[in-house]
Order: sequence, then structure tokens, then C-alpha cells
Amino acid sequence: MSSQPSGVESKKEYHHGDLRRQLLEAVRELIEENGPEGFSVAQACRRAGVSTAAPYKHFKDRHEIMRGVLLLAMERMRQVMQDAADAWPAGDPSRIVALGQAYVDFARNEPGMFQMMFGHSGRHDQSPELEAAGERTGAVVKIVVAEHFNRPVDDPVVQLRAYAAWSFVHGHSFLCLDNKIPFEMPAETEHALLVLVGKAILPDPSAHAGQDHGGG
Amino acid sequence: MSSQPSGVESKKEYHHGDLRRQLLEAVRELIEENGPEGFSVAQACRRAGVSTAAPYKHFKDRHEIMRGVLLLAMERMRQVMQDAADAWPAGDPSRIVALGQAYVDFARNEPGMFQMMFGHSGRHDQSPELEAAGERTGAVVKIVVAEHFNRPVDDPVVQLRAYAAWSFVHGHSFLCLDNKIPFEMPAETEHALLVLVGKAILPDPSAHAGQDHGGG
DNA sequence: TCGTAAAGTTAGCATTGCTAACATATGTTT
DNA sequence: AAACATATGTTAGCAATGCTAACTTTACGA
Repeated sequence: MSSQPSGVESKKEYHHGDLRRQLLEAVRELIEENGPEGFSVAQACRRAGVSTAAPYKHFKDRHEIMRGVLLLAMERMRQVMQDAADAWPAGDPSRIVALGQAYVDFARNEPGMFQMMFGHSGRHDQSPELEAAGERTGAVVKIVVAEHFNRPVDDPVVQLRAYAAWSFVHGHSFLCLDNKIPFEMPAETEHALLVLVGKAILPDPSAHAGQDHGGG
Repeated sequence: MSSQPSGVESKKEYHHGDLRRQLLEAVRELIEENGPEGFSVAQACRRAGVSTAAPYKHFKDRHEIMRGVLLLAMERMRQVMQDAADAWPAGDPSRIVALGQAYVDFARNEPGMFQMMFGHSGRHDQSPELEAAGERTGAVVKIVVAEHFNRPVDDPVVQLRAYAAWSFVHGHSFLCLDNKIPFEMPAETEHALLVLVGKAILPDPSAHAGQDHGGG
């Protein structure tokens, strides 16, 4: 067993032992502190206590670092959404609202991450792994919507309605972070908004059974 | 009249004559070509044919350049939305769909600008003028929604519903640019989506007169 | 035990944002 | 018209950054 320090930095050794993970964490912190633009590899190095050349033993370039950071963030997002869904029984309309709330909450709790994940269309910060992680997150939404409509996940109705709901919470999240909401919105109003739009886009299928939920 | 060149670059004179505008245009081009991250003041200088120090006679720093670029972009956005609204008579439900389509189309036509305007929450790239321009754009939406519901623009119902609709097209625009749509979406499907969500969030007030459109 | 590879280091390059000091054109005042 | 003030260019140079090259130290397996 090597004497690799875990968690906090211990006595200075030549080999850091946990650099990769600490770099990812340092970058995450910097982005949350200074915004998506406000970070540099050099800053992260200082924070991790290594030279500015050290990261390139672990990552090809700064974009690969970003990909690592984003992958972890996407996994956190999937987790909080899964937890929100699990807090309600399948089929309960509150489940969808909770899911949307979890999405918005993640954006508010990790605004830097959220903006890096979705706001840049960063060509360089893309990867198959990240894409797969994104699809796992999207799957959470689709499954809940499918259960809501009691249809298979690949049903066109489910696809379209799930996407419409996602678009809404996605846009709302961005507008929140940008302080673009043109009126007061306390938590209750936001909840009401989610309920309102949830009902509108994902109407209870048992209520008006004959209705066409597909649209076009 | 001085011999200042207009439009294309003419014979090289010591004084450029149109640098401020050409820099803004060069930056806009670079962002559309290389993405929101992929531009530098130096590149814009090369494109405008001046030294890298020249911009600082016109702008305080790179953020002031960005603010200028974003201000012009926001004005273009307001214009295309106003035009879309003007293409339909007041009260026509198609007007709202056209407005949403114009929003999404702007994002697709100027993806770099759209992402710079909304995707960064750029602390440094903010200004009172830009904020005012943003509110003018938002006003177009609010007015159309107010006419739709036949209520004053500051009516809470109008505020909330207009915001909900904006959130949706905003999110959809981002997801489009990020290639995050999990299924095929030709233009007709997108139109159908806009109609579907438009009806859901902004139901025709004449149809179900007694309905509560506020959602409290 | 020893050699190899992993994972650090320092030195250095090109690019960038920005400033300082200088140069040139513009145009107003007499 | 001459002279000056101002606007708007220039070159030179600084510090920070991303990244590479060459070297050094440590860990681990044959």
C-alpha cells in the first residue's frame, strides 16, 4: 500500500497521489466561484499545489479536463433527478413536478456546471462518455413520462411530450441563472409554474381519456 | 467629407475610419465561425487589418467589445421577432407560434450570438444598455401575449404565461443548438411542437371562457 | 535489486489582453 | 495658412496562459 493521501493534502511528496481527482475538483470549484469563463488550468494547479505542467501527465489538454469535470457533473445531475423521481410512487403526477424541480434546483446549486454543460455547445468539451451520461439522464425523464402516460418509452407521444417538458425546465433554468425573470418568483410561485406547465404539457391521461396527446 | 472607406477595406491609410464597427463585425463573425469561446481580440484585429492595440482606443477592454456585439445582436433579435409578430393580425393564434418560431430561428441563424447572449451569464458582458435592449425584446412577447388574452401587459396572468412560453422556446433553442434533441425533428414537427405547447400554455381565451388561465 | 514506466519538476515557446510611449491625421481657432 | 489639441493609429513590452521538451524522482514488477 502506498502512502497516498486521501481527501486533504498531506505532507508534500514528490508524487501527489491523487492529482487527477483533485484537479477535477479544483476546476469545478473555480468555475462555481468565477463563472464558466473564469478558470484556468494554471489556477487549478496552484490550488492543487503542483506545477502548471503536471496536469498534462493525466489529461491531453484543457478540454480533456473539462470533459472529466462535466462527466462528473452530469452524473450528479442524473442522481438528484433519480432521487427526486424515487421520492414519489410511479404514476403520481407530483413525480413529474418533482423531477422538473430537481432539474431547476441542480441548475441553481451548480450554476457554473449547468452553464458549462449546456450553455456553450463546446465542440471541444464533448465526448462519447459524456454523451452517454447525458442520455442516461434523459432516460430518467423519459421513463417517468412514459409511466405517466402508461405508454412505452419510445412512443412518439412520450418522446414529444417529454422533450417539450424538458425544453421548458431547461429554458426556465437558464433564465433563472441569467436573472432574466421579469417579475418576483418566490419558491411557491415557481412550484405553481411547474404544476401549471406540467399539467398543460403532460395532461393527466386518465382525466380526458379520448383526448389526442400526440399533437400533429 | 473625409475619404473614409465605407464597407470594404480600401487603400491603407493611417486612420482606419470605421474601426469600431468593423471590429464588432469581425468579432461577430469569429464567434459564429469558431463558437463563443473561439475568438480573441487579436484575431479580430488581424481581420480588420489593424494592430492589436488599436481596439483600446475605442473600447475599454474585451468585455466592452463583447457588450457592443451583444447589443447589436439583441437589437437584431428584437427586430426579427417584431417582424414575425407584424406578419399576423393581433389576436390571431398564429401570431404567437410565429413569434416562437422567430425566436428559435434566430438562435439557429446566429447560434454563436444566441449562446453569448444567454448561455454565459457573463458577469462582465452585461450593461444597462444591453439590459434595456433585452427588455425591449421581452416587451414584444409580453404585448403579443397580452393581446392574446385581451388583458393588460402587467396582468399577472400575462406575466406568468408569457414567461412560461418564453422558457419553453428558450430551452428548445438551446437544446437545438446543442444537438440534444433525442429524435428526428423536421421543420413540420417543430411547428407542430410549437403549436402544441402554444395551445397548452396559452390556451385560446375565447374557447373556454370560464377557465382560470392564471394557475394559482 | 534493478530497470522501466508513471508522475512529478523546470525551462521555454507562442498567443493573448492590455498599457505606455510615440506618430500621424483631423479639424478648429486665430 | 499656421499652430495646436485631439482622435486614432503604431511599436514595444509586460504578465498570464496553454502546452511541449527534457530532466528527475518515485513506485512496482521481473
